[in-house]
Amino acid sequence: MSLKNVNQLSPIFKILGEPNRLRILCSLGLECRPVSDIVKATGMSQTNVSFHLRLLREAGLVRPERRGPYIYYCLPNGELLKILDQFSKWLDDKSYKMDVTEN
Amino acid sequence: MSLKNVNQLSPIFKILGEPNRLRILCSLGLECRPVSDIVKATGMSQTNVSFHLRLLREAGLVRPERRGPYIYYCLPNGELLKILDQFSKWLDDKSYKMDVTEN
DNA sequence: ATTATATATGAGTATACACACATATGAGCA
DNA sequence: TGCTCATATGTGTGTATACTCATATATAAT
Repeated sequence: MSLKNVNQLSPIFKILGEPNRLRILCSLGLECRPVSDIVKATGMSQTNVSFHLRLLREAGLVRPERRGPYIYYCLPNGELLKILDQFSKWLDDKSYKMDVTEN
Repeated sequence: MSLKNVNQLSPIFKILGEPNRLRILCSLGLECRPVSDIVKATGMSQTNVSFHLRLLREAGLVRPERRGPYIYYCLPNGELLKILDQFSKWLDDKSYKMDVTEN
């Protein structure tokens, strides 16, 4: 873990650190969905979804694709979901261990 | 990836999204180090290091351990570093692919 | 061309957050 | 006890950021 990695990773983590953005990613899963679907799925305002989609897009975490009047968004590949899942498992495991020890 | 995971993951990502915090974690690596070492290694002010250490501590990403006048900080285990490394590799791979395609 | 629908963008605002400065706590030693 | 060193905490401040409202753009249909 060098400085290069820090500069590479921290902007991505900053993006993922916003709950609504993470929810958007989760609502996509492996499918491509139009913005209106995301709005419905998350209950966020259309404006706010668009706002966060832009950041996700600029970070390369999501890819837009025009289909007629709709713009479908998708994850570039399934790897991110796998990594998130692994992270989540690590957290479960960690908190389990933390209960046993102290802090 | 459910809502539970989002609520669990996003605070952690928020913590990791701050470059200085990530640098602190990297400067620790697998070793335990006193705060003064971290200050030297990162070039940050003592106050600022303490500020970020508190957040890392409260998030369970770092564990304090008093040794005489010093307080040593360590990662709870090596897993986090592995995951960060994997994340970093994924990013390298992704940006490589993105150059080949478009966006 | 006009209208409707889908999405994006700009401006304004309130809140969160990183940081610095000053000071407090707590351990070890004279 | 008093002093020094290591670390933590409280307060203030500037800046970033999430959100809303109003409006712009782009596509499709009549």
